[in-house]
Amino acid sequence: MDKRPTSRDVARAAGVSQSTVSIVLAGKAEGRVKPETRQAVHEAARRLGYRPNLAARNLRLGRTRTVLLVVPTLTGPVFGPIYAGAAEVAAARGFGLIVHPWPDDAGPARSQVDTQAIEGVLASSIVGGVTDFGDLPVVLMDSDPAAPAPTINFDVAGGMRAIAGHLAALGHRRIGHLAAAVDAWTFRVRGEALADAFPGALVRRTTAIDVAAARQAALDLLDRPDRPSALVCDDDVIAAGAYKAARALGLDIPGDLSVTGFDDVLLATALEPELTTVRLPAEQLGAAAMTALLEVLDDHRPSGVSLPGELIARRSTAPPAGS
Amino acid sequence: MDKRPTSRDVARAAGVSQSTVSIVLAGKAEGRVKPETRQAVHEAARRLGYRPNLAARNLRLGRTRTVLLVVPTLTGPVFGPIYAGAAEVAAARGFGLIVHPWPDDAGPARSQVDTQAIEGVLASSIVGGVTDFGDLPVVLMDSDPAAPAPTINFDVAGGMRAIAGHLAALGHRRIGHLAAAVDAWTFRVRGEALADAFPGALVRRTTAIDVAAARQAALDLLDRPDRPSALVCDDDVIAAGAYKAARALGLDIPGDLSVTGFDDVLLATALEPELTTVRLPAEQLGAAAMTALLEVLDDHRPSGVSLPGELIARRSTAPPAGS
DNA sequence: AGGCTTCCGTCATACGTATCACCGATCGGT
DNA sequence: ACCGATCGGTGATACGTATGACGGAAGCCT
Repeated sequence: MDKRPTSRDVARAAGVSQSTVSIVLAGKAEGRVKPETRQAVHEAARRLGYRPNLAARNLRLGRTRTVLLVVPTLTGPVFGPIYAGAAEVAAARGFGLIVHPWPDDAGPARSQVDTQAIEGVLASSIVGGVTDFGDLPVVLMDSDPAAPAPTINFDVAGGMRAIAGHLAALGHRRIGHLAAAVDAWTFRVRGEALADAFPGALVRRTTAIDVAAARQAALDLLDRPDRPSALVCDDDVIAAGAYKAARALGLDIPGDLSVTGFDDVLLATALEPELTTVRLPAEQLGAAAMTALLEVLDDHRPSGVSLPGELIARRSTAPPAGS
Repeated sequence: MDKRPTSRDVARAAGVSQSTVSIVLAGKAEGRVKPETRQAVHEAARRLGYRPNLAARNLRLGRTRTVLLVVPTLTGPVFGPIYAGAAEVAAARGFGLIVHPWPDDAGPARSQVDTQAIEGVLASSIVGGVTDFGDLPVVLMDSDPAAPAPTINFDVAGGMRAIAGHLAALGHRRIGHLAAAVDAWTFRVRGEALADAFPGALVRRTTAIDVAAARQAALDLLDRPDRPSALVCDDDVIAAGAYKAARALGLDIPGDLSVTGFDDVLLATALEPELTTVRLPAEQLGAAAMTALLEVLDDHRPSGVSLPGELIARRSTAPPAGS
């Protein structure tokens, strides 16, 4: 690991001063440096394989042009597209984007945040309320809009209304709602959106977002004389649990029971029958959030955004048995 | 965004010199600074909310103590645990860990790599062969051991042998192998491990790792008079495709056909019946890889490692029909 | 008492970059 | 021919930190 060349080495090689190298490579040479000199600098830099030292640049400028994307865990189907959307917007503005998983304890990321290595934070699905990033600008994604920071959200309510409309159009009158065990805000919003179309929905909240817990909750909703003809699940994973419960009770999907999910993850098409669900524009979410954060960094105040999802009707929904 | 305090501000507040602050906060004050002075420095730093400037430190030290974890995409079930394992080892040695998705084009990450903001790279499942990280130390995970860098791998061959043994013990004699469309090395290793127990296995390679492609390939293997009694799939997602094919042909799992997966992702327990598969020690993989990388940074040469997986027998495998 | 340690800290400096303040030379205008 | 402006660069400096060289004061030994 030999030392990498500095701008001074480039300067020597090109026969100019270090200042000139800096100016030329920053693209600020317009009208201040002769074209042939510019050429010589570029040539020397290329020949030596010069790369600016980021630490020195950051120190000098007092800024890093880097944003941190905080996700609760790397393993989640939406984070890839969110990253892609955010990274594209960031790159277009000359910003870098770093990803950092932020588990509950909130420990590891502190070093990055505390040391001013970043200028802002994009936080996704932070339900635990760990939103203390010092005084750094923050934009929240998929979080309670009542939070003291701009929020960019999926239009969850709209998605639920789309599902409700779909089921109502098929003729369903009595439904069950398998709610995910997340924050109170999401729970309320989803419930209210559903209540508009189905005032008397049966509701069960799972103890966790996993198949086994969802199966148990679904059994509770289905194993009764007045069971609903459709089950609205807050999440595709929860829908998988509902499938298991239906099979255990000998109920056919969609013959005896319609089931809907949310998110349209891989699972949705792996299940049999394939799941009717709502696809969320994760990439747009990332892009919108990054745009908002850059606004904040420019001292503007961004407006909250809510991005509509798209109903994907598959084979897990059908008219109820009696119709 | 007011200016953050520097070590000089702390020094002024504590009535000492900046050097002393640096020494004390670095923990190198043993025997060189009076305990009460140390106390005063810590107190002042705490009161002012001092955080060292990472850029300045990196510039001064010429190193960043930061490692980059490169993943092909954020969305993948193993990357969370891999990160967790690597991060823990890194933290114990005072290193930071940054995650960077590295899509095929290899563009965005270059800035991080080129500017010496990192000291080494941990690359996971880089099948595309994009292993050009300049002259930075690299450790590869889940990659061809023939690569010109240390590799830390799952013991894929061992996992396949475990599956083969499981099926052989159940009495299966004729099996099919649904191979994933990945690199040639993986394809060969898996095939060979299987061939030891089942010399005449039927093999189909899917065109992509997705449910629809796997379903098609599985149909090809199953829709024949001499169809195998068990289907070994290189991946849980592929197994989901096999489930669909079996259902389309009216075959019961595991009555008419046993199916196995690989990876033990969420999908494995969401399917019905639950999938027999191999669980991989992703967290250990991350830890082992980070350990190896730190060895390289210390100018040692780490030995390649191969981590065994664990057979998880569930309901998708049973003795063949005729036995 | 004088010299040698040990203790407790300070001074000065360098890391590599970007930028502000200059400055010599050339050139156009009158 | 002289002045001001424009061109094409250079010199010096500061960002905040870590550290090697240095040094005053006090204690110990002979």
